[in-house]
Amino acid sequence: MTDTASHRRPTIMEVARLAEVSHQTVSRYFRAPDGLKPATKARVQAAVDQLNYRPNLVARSMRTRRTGRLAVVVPTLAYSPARMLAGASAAAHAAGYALEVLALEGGAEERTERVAELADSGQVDGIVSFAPVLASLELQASSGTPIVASADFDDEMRGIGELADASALVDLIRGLAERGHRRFLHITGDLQFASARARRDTYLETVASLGLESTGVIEGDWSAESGMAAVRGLPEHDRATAVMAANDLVAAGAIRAAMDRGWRVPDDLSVTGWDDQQLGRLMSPALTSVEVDLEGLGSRAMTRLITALRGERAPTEAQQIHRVIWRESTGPAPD
Amino acid sequence: MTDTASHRRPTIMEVARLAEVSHQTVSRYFRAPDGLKPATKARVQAAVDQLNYRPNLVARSMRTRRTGRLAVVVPTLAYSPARMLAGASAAAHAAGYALEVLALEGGAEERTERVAELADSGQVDGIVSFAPVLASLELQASSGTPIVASADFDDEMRGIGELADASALVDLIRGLAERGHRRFLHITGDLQFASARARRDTYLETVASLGLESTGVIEGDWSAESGMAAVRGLPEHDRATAVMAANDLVAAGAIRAAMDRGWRVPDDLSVTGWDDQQLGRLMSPALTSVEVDLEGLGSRAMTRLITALRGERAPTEAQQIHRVIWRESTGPAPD
DNA sequence: CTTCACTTAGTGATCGATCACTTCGCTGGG
DNA sequence: CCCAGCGAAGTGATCGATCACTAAGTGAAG
Repeated sequence: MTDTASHRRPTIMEVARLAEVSHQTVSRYFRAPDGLKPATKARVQAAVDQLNYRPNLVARSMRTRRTGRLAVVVPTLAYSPARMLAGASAAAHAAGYALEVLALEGGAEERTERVAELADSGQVDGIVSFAPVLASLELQASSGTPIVASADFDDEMRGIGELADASALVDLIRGLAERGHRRFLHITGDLQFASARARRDTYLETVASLGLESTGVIEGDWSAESGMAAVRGLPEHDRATAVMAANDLVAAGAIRAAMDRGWRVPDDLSVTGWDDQQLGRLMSPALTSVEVDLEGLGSRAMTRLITALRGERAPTEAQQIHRVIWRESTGPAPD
Repeated sequence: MTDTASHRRPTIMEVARLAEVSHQTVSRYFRAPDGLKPATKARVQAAVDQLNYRPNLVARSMRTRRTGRLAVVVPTLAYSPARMLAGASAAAHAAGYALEVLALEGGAEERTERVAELADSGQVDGIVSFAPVLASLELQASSGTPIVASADFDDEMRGIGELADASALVDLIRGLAERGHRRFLHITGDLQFASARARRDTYLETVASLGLESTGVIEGDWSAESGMAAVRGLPEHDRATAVMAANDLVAAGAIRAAMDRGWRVPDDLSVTGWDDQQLGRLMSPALTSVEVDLEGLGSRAMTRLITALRGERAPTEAQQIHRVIWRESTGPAPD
């Protein structure tokens, strides 16, 4: 608290004056300290400590045209899976970047516009978008700022792209068929979402290709209520023996409604979810679900950006991000 | 794509040259367009459009010493409740700021150091920290950057401060007492967490002050397993009739274990959780829990920062952020 | 003793905007 | 007819760092 006089932060010039060196020497002290004579270094060191000087990163960015910061864009923080950000954050950190998370509300056009602004603002070196942006933007180096649009999410943070890969549904159906099930029912998520559509389509294709029977596809909206409504509307007899719900919440609603009707799960009806939420495994019956590797997803998107920044071209190897976890809500088909 | 020659972004000078005005006029065009003659404005407009010019925000920040960006610091993204960030984001957005979310790993000292760096870097105008930083830092205007440390979380993103307010536990116990319960049990969270300690302490005080009986406090770790273990270890007779778990996961584990022992919930045993997770209300029995207003928490912290930035002094009115939601896992005490 | 290479430190330009101040051009009153 | 008054636009300095060059010092080789 010796610097009562100046309220402002010290600059490189003031440090230089105090250390009796040139400002360039102070700059060198921070960027390549090994090039200084020990005696000079010590003088600068002392001055820096005395003034509690820290370089102004904005000024540095301006000169170097680099910021050391990356941005992640997510549609809205209300839905954003923290686990995915965690993966992205770790990858960025490992590469020496600070990570900025930006939540952009609004639709694809609006978001694209704001991502473009961010890219052109010079405030970040690169951007990963987990929200879809219009394709024209990606790789468009108008500003030179690389943008990796990991089109894994549509507007409401539901999966498209990698996340919309519904192939785990094939495993689910196959597994149920092995347990004797022949008649299936699918309760969808909100069909505005690519992932909901992908699951529905995969469901229909798989049931058909395995020679099984679909007793129907009921449109839901990701909510527990939609799952309950779907099961309440089922006929008492000649119904499906296995219900594939679009996510855990829908599945939980379906189970609840089934129990309300006096049906036992899984004895009378098998139910599957999707997302593998923590509480799902503790329900009675514990929920059979699909685990999603969100960390891996975030990490890979960030790695793609970083390799792009380095001018390398990354091999885009597909990876398994879904895994079926069988629990108590599925069992052998009733006779 | 007319500017094939220059790879770099256009500057204000190039726009000025094209529009045949001075660079200052272009600057005015962006900062106070009303002060320009319509004819001049149109010329600048045309030049800006043609070059697809956008101001370099780094350069602007450097001159104005303002960035229009705020930072939120969270301990690690793995735990961070998105809902709280959503509240903070909305408040910042409403005040015209862009929000940056920074996940800082490491303990309090390390984090304090990095927050200080961020504050001094000039890259943000203010910081809200949901991670505890050493108290010396808050309000310390070494760099003039206001820092609001919302000490609502300890290192692992569990509540302290506002969030650690465990008074909802009083409501829970009172409600159970009204339903005839006299003998209670508490399964704690990991006691390294301030919120876990607060709930334990509140539990003990309340039980005592209401003249009820605590049959014990079992140390857990927020996990379902710890809830299961606690209930497995209970005696068959003369046990508590109500179990207060530190969170929903522990409660779910406790219920599961109770059912394994043939105890009915809530007929033989009432169980309460905390957090009001989505799936909790769908379990059988649906979980009685405590809803936490994370959006409000985030929003208020951000509002505090913004009023600080404006040089005002905000009244710090306490607000209710917890609310008990009674569901099926609690009922009248058995005879 | 000179030369040369090499290390270390200094000088001034530069990044791209805004700010403070000056100048220009028009209008209307005395 | 002149000049004060005012709005619009221009000029040059500035923010705080780094970069490109230049200059000076050092030590070994010829």
